[in-house]
Amino acid sequence: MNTLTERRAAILSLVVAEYIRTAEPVSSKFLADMSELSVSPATVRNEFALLEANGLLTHPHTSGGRIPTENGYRTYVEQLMFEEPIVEEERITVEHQLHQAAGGVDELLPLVSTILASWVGNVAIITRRSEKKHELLQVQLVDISGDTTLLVCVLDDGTVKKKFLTIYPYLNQTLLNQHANALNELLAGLTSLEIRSLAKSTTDLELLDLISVIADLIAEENMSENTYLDGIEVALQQPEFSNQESMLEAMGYLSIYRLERLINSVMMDGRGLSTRIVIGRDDDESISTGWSIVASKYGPDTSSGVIAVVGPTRMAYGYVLPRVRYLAGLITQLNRDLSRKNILDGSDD
Amino acid sequence: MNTLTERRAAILSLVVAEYIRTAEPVSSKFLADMSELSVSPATVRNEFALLEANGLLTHPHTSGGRIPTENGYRTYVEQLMFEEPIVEEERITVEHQLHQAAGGVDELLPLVSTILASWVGNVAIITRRSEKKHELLQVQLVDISGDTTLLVCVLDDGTVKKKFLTIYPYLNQTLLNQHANALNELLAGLTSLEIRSLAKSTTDLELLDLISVIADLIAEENMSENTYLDGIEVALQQPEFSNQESMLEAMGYLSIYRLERLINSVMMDGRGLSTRIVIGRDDDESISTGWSIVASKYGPDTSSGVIAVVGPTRMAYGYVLPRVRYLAGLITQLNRDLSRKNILDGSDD
DNA sequence: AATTAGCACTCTCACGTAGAGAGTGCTAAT
DNA sequence: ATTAGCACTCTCTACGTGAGAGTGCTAATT
Repeated sequence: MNTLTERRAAILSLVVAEYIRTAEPVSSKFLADMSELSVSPATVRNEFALLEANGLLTHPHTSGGRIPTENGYRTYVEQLMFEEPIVEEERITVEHQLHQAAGGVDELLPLVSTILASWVGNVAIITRRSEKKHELLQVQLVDISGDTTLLVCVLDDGTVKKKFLTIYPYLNQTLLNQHANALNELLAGLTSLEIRSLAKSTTDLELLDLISVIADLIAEENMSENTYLDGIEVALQQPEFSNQESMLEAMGYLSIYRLERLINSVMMDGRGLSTRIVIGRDDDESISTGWSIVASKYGPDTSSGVIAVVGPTRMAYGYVLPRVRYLAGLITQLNRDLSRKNILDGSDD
Repeated sequence: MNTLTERRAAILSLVVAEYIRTAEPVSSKFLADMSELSVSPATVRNEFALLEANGLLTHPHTSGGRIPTENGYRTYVEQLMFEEPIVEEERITVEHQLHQAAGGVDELLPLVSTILASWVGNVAIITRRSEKKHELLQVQLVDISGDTTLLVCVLDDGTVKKKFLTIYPYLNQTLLNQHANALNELLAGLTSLEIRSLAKSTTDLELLDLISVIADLIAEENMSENTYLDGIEVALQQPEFSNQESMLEAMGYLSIYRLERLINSVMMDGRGLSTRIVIGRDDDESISTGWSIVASKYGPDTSSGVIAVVGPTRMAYGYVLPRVRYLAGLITQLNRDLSRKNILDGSDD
């Protein structure tokens, strides 16, 4: 196995960058003509051959120029890539957009995903795990009809969860209010874990069922309800999806349910990295050949999740990565601001 | 202008049905070979020529068989079409699916749209207008953080609406509960219209702002929140969308926001018909050439809306129409059942 | 008068061929 | 170590060709 000399690295880097830009295989002549390398096409070809022997480049057919292999992309990302810094204009865009929406995270995250998707021209997805850590603020029981009661839970991040119940014997609204008051006194300010443990030691048999239901409801990861996806249309304009087959396949692949599981498993696999780039079918079996993910965790623990970009392996990693990281930091900051308010609460203003 | 003789009508009908089935132009020889018409291809060709002169058929190129024009489809639908009856198996499917989900309409309608889409292989969409008629069951005010309060309204169909508020001066949860109780006594059981008129005559200045906000919130048509769409993927498999361009164009056209406005305007334009089929760019400007809609109103007034199928003009109208009508009736029935429960309320069980 | 056989005509589609263009790998010269 | 030179491969396009399908028209038939 040959070493990656400086020139070889430069050539690899140029091939990857150019292929990402144009989606066309890169020829030796093209690279030789670029001012940065003052060598002839033949020399470039020799280097091509070595890079190909190392499994970093390949060519789809004999006379078509080179394209990176998945390993080529990985080497590029790990060692060679230039990260395109975020410009002032982009920061301003974000500020403007986010100042439009007041309120909880669940109104901000869709905006962020839309911004990211429009920046990178690929699918952007944000998952949120409000599980366990979130406190219950208030419970409400509402009589909908003779045998249907609606349970409404408001959490401290402003999300509302509801569930239809059938309660026997029938309780009218006055009785329901009494129950709700009792529940609120018992449970307000607790997390689902705390509620569950409280359920074990509770003596009030009448409320026991309800308490368990509430604990479950709060803990419940409503698949895709806390996940925001955008950019499918723009992603499908990539030349990778130029026929009906590949496009339909991509649409299937880009379903919110799949992606949600996918990026959660990518980030939560215990490596502890805050940012990951997964290119093609790496060691992770859940990612398909030809697809890449740039993902970053955001925090803090009280309201954490993953923000990610999903697209073909021919992705502008140097452009995507800083933006994913930037928005992850931004969401973290927003969350911190929100919970700080909660802490200061009555003492301020 | 020639009259539409019986044979001519039969030929038109066969061409439309066959083209819908295969998406291939239909030739004179094909029709002549069918047992139903015992005539030669030449005769069929003569009839073709007349139908074409009447603007009911056309041919994409000289030697490619005939396809229906938009007017051809319209004549077919209005006069000739055979409506494929719903079979027992389909009824059973619906029952099974709907028995899975208990609870409000907002859990049933997505299921219905999925069923319809899978039946017809096109986009199915259901809109719901819960506006005005719906009663407020309960209001809740929850202190989220120092300067943010969450307003939660539960309506009599089990839907929950929420809105972040900033209330000055700051009210703690105890005070908020008092306000909420006052509001509930005032507003429970009222519609948004009634609340709005009450707001005008109210003397309690402190609650006045809140009452208006609640009226607005209930009346608010949360675009696409009450609209359920399914079947985009299966619709895009139609041969009409066999290249990237047409597919992306179709995806843009099939956005939930556009379709929502589209089918509402199609049904609510005052013709009073409970079911409409709009084929191509008819007199209605909002529909694109090449697209058709089969739409039906459902009721009753308390929770009405439109269920529709959207797809290319080459649509199996005879199959789609009865199914749209059937499901519209079904939803109406479900709504009636739900509101009957509400009326009987405590008196039963 | 309606229908049909016959036939020339048109258009699409699949296929093969040819040539241009692009890019490579290898060898020999620098 | 680099490069010029050159034969080779592969793609892409254009072109031509022939088969096949379907039509429109005319004249014959019923």
